[in-house]
Amino acid sequence: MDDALAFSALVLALSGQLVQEIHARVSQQGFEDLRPAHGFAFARISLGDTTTADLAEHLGVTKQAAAQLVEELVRKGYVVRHPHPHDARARLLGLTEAGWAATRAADQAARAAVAPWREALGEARFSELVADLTRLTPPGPIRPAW
Amino acid sequence: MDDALAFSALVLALSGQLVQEIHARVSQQGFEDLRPAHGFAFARISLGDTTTADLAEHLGVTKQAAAQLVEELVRKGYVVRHPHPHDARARLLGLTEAGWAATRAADQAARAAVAPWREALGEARFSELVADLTRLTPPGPIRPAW
DNA sequence: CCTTATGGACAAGTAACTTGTCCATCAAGA
DNA sequence: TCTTGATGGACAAGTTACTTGTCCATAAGG
Repeated sequence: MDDALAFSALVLALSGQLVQEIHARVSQQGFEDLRPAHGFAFARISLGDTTTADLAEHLGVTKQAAAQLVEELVRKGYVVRHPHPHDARARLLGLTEAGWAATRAADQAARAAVAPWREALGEARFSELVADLTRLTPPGPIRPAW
Repeated sequence: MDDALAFSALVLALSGQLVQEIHARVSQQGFEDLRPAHGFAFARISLGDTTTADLAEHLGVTKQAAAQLVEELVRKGYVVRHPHPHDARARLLGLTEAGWAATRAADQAARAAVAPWREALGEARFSELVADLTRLTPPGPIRPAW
């Protein structure tokens, strides 16, 4: 039928609203100088062993763009650059305490934003949905929708 | 549990991929000078009775941004501005034949992009999912995710 | 070694918005 | 009917989050 366009538009609207809601909650917790993309940078950096080039690939942007983003996060006190133990060119990225605090705030915000879905669908169907999403959505960069 | 962040990231990744796939198919049909946002402008204009200010609200941007988008679409031959019958300030927007052709191409592309979901979930569960999305996603502007 | 690839810095350009300002026209009340 | 405030739209300039282009120091493989 013609659910196709509706489905696309709804998924797009949903993702926009999730991002916006998470961002709003994080801002409200005092992190007003962070944008949504920063959250996904934190997610990658918090895994450890991350260089600027790794981050660029993860976000699906050029390494110059990632370098600018890192520079901004360093300037704002969320990220630090360490020398790489085995590569004098590279620098390993790490989160400061402020960076970890922002990451925790984003986690909490995401849980709150998704809560209506858990409740409306029930735990079982929600898990099923997450499983379907995992199965049907090929891994790719985490970026603005277009 | 901690599906929350995964769910958000997956929805975001999915919407990005849907948009990108639809855009790729539309481009391949010869509409290389169109961007994803244009499709949602066409969707609104094709309803009829649309001014630039209406379009701005629908897309969630300033009317200046909408005016620039309309100017571009007029220049490329997809949209025409008609005088408004009852308001000498306003202009009604309409699609040219090229505009309608692009709209049809986008519809078809959306169906193709969503097809894997229909098949994987089955018609019944897919409809259920669309219903859930419709119910749980408050209406809002159709825009890039952030 | 010598060649090629890679992480990163520096500089400039660009696309898609924004804010700010202005004007013509409309709608509604005194 | 006049006047006052809101609205559709145009014009101009500023901003942001990227991009492309270039370069250097270091690394890795023959």
